[in-house]
Amino acid sequence: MLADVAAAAGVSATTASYILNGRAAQMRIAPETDERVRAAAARLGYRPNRSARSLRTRRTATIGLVSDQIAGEQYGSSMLTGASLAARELDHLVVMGESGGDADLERLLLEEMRERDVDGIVYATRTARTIHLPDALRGVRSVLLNCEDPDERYASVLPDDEGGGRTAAATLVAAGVSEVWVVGEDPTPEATAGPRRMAGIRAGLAEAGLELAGVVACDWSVTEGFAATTRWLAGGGRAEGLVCMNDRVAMGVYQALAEAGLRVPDDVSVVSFDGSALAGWLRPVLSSVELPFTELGALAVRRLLDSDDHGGTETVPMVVRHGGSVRTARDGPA
Amino acid sequence: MLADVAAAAGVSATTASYILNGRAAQMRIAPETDERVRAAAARLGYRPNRSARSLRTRRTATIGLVSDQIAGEQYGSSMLTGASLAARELDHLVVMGESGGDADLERLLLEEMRERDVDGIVYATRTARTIHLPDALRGVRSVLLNCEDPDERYASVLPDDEGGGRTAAATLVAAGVSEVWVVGEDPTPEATAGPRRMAGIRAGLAEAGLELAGVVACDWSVTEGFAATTRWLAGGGRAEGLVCMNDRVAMGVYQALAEAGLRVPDDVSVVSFDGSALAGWLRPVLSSVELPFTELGALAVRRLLDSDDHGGTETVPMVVRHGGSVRTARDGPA
DNA sequence: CACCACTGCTGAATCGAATCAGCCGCATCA
DNA sequence: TGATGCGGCTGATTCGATTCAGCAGTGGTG
Repeated sequence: MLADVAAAAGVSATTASYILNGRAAQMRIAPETDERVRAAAARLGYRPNRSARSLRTRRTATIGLVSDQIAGEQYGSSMLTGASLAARELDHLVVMGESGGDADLERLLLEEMRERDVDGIVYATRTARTIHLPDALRGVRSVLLNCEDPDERYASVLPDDEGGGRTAAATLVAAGVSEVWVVGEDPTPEATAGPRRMAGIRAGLAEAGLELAGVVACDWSVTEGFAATTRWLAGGGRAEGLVCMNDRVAMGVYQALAEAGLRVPDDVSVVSFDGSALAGWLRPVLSSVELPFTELGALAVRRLLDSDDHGGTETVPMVVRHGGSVRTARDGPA
Repeated sequence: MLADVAAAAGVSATTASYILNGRAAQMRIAPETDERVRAAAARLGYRPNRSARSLRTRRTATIGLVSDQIAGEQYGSSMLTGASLAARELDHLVVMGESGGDADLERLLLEEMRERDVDGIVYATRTARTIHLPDALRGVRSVLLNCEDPDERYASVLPDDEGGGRTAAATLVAAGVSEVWVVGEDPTPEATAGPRRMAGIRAGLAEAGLELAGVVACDWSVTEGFAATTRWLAGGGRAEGLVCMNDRVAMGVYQALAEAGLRVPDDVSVVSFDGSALAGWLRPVLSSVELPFTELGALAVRRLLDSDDHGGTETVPMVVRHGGSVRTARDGPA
């Protein structure tokens, strides 16, 4: 208790409080007294009671993070790691809640967090998409993570999917690939990653004077990627380079190509999005444009706790992690 | 504020408090008054201030979860989902912290949680193993998740790796496989999963009058699984059935078998541990003994909040998820 | 009629910090 | 010499709940 420290140092609790909160100078405390109090605090292992402090200050040094299901997700959960570490650096802790997409549970979680007077809430979604801001979030300082509300001017943190698309295209172009197909179509209407990546891919190709040769539509899963690619190949489909909408699709594509006797990268160059661990497990290692999940989570928290931040969408660049799935330029057709 | 509710209902804050805390009967409050107060609370949308409550009661309806890196982990992060949902069911919230294996950061996180008066702490590790209980955990109600301290009688929740080993063996035995090799050796001395699975496998085989034919040693990764299996095959290694220590090893094994022209399950039956999403992505789908991560997380929280729980290790069964990687019995050699 | 038990409720203290307003003593200045 | 200012500190209040101890009023009892 603060009172114990004060007693041990022979001062009032008021003085001890000022000193331990770094307001000694402002309060004209004698350096000698300052030191005496700090020494007492250290000796007694003083740790302020956060509940008491929060009751007065209305601040808890705790932030909330609510998501549909980023914890259970394969590797989007690194957003949690990033958020947790960034929070720690700014002397905060994270209370998390996962709604599983249940709107009632979500509201409940948000309310529980408000009751606990969290200093802010990060509202995250597993897949990048547009959302309708939950009412329970109104009036609370918050940052949207991996999602945005087009109707509101909320602070929002997203991966730069369009830039990622350009990078993917540029990676193939640099290898001398001139005929590029995309595998994977956006599965859900509100998801933003697909359209943005597509736009980036087209733009990247256009810069090289190329056009997208075609699209193999499928959901973003291994099985769908495999099935769609198999059908496409069976129908005579061929391409020098494939851009897969994520690593799982790419895995399905690998399987389909292998069954058709086509080799990566000799016959087909493959680039993908995600940069997940899976990319590193494939043979050859998949070149993939990485979703910077850890950084996204960290940035969301930093913006949340930065009182100078006044909203708007901020994107984090997506960088390609090179594997061996894209032929090197000199392997190209002469 | 409680005072507002009390005023609106024309009673004292004391009375309102008793009623809203369900102690009306005990305090002999008139049913009519009870109703009036509840109505007022509902009308005003009363939400108690948790900090104020915690200051008095020393309870926060919040638990801590500290881990080395379960959030960033591929699918161990479902422990978080399980913990979060179980906590919610028991009217608690979870504050999480990830130390990344840094002992100083871990201590800091544990102390921050104590300062916040959490009602208990779940201490989790990414991989099942024995640990030395952190000092900062002493004196705090806690449950170890996916780890245990052999020197202490702490409450601990673990997957039943030995049972899982038996199940893996039984799965192959049931398919008529009689020559079984294991791929993957325990990478680290303190990890418990490996030895326990091995013991289970041997026991399961013994029940069928069989012995383990051999072990292909390697770290638990795709690349190591591939490399070791490739070397083994090149050296003339053959087996009817392989038990892989996890799904990543199995993926490497698949790759090695494919390159050697061996087919799963026609030439080799494969069983694995983890039951991760990866198992479902492989072709054929990998039969894998599932690590019940969600249930482990939930159980840890339930035990933490169950004041009748007095410690000891509790294991959760591992169930096999059947894919197509084990030949069916009638395919067996006549 | 005094005493008691019981019903139904409330006043005041408490949890541990933060913080406003102000006090005391000494030096300075007119 | 008295007013003023400043350095250095503290008393008392506050945050919003929980909870102990106890107080009116009523009806029953001997």
